[in-house]
Amino acid sequence: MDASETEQRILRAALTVFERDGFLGARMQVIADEAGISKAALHYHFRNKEKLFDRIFDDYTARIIPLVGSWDDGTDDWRGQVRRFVKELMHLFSESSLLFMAQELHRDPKKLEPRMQQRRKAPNRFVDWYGHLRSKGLVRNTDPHAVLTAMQSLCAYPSMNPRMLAGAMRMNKQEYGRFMASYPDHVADMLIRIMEK
Amino acid sequence: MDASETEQRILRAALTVFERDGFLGARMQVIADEAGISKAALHYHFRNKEKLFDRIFDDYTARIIPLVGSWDDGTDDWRGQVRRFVKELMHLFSESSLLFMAQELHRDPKKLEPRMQQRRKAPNRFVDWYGHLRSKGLVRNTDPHAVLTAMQSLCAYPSMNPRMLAGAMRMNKQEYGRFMASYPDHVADMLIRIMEK
DNA sequence: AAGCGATCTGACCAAATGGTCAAACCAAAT
DNA sequence: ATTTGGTTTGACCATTTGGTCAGATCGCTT
Repeated sequence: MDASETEQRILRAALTVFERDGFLGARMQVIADEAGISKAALHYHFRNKEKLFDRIFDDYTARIIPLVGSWDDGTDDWRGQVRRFVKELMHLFSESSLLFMAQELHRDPKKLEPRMQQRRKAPNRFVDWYGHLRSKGLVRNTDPHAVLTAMQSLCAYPSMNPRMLAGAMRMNKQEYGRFMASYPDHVADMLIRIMEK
Repeated sequence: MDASETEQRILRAALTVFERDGFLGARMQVIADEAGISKAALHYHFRNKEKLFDRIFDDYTARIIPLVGSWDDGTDDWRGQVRRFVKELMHLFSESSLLFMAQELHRDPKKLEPRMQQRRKAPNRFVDWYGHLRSKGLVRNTDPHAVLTAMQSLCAYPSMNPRMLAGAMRMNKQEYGRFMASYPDHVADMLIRIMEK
């Protein structure tokens, strides 16, 4: 079998299992089964569990990073940008939520924070962008960090904790799915209300 | 040693460890160490890991349930109620976040959903409350489920994923702590903006 | 077809894990 | 002082786990 194809199957399987069981709970045998190969073959491609997890972690962040930096100062249509951003981010989260990353970041911060701190020095695109809009008098004069936090919360949480949310709203899985289909529009509207003067 | 005191120490220790490592990752020996007793004594008080986890889970939900139902139709001061609710809920989450519950609900929905479905039949207090306000013309005419989802997201997420959030905002732990001290007020303000006409 | 390097596998191992148990400990009642 | 009941412990066990290894298999070149 082609090596890179096998790797892809492993990565898909590993994402599923890490997402469900976390790093400590994930079993190499389960990942191997899910990928349809032997445990030994799994260790051939990824020397150990940690290396495999790191790869999953990096691949995932690599998908998010370009998105969270995509704020354009060149246009005054900030509402359009908010709508686009929310739509894309929530689509990403609907495929694979942040849950396992949050869990692992909480369990072993030291291992993963170096990976995040590379970016510590770079400026935060959203904060700069908001400052720009504010200086042009387009948006409300408030702390952009609060807006950023709200944006991430609104986009990330529903996919991180769908069961509790569905339970709180007395929805079954189907009803919740239907609700979530229209929810990104709500989120964008709410964020616009939060930002506008 | 008093039995009930030992139990309390176990429960405190178990919450810490389950929160950090999840159900699968938690080690009975670690919980015993954290509680300052032997592993055998731990098993004497809680027959097995599942029974212990269930107790933690139930104790935690028992603290949340009364809060999320505390919406009072008797007054027109809905802004005050939002402020109080956000403050209390975020204080609870700052002590112990929803992360491990979300993780476990995701990993093994069948085990825990019966526990939640007891309440499936009861009406959702917030939705009713919002309908009341709407009929009195006090709040905006929008889907209360979206408002409820936003409220839970805004309150729960920052305590569930503080590291990533702090990283995104280029804050260290101290700066993030200071930010989070004032953030509940921001959340209340934003929710009020979302709800008002 | 013969050789070769990459890929895969079953069998295996040392360490860790949840859980058990007989024996020890301890405070209160007799 | 002795008994009694609840509580605690170290030693122990069966099973599971991440990881290794020698050899099999596959695909490609010569």
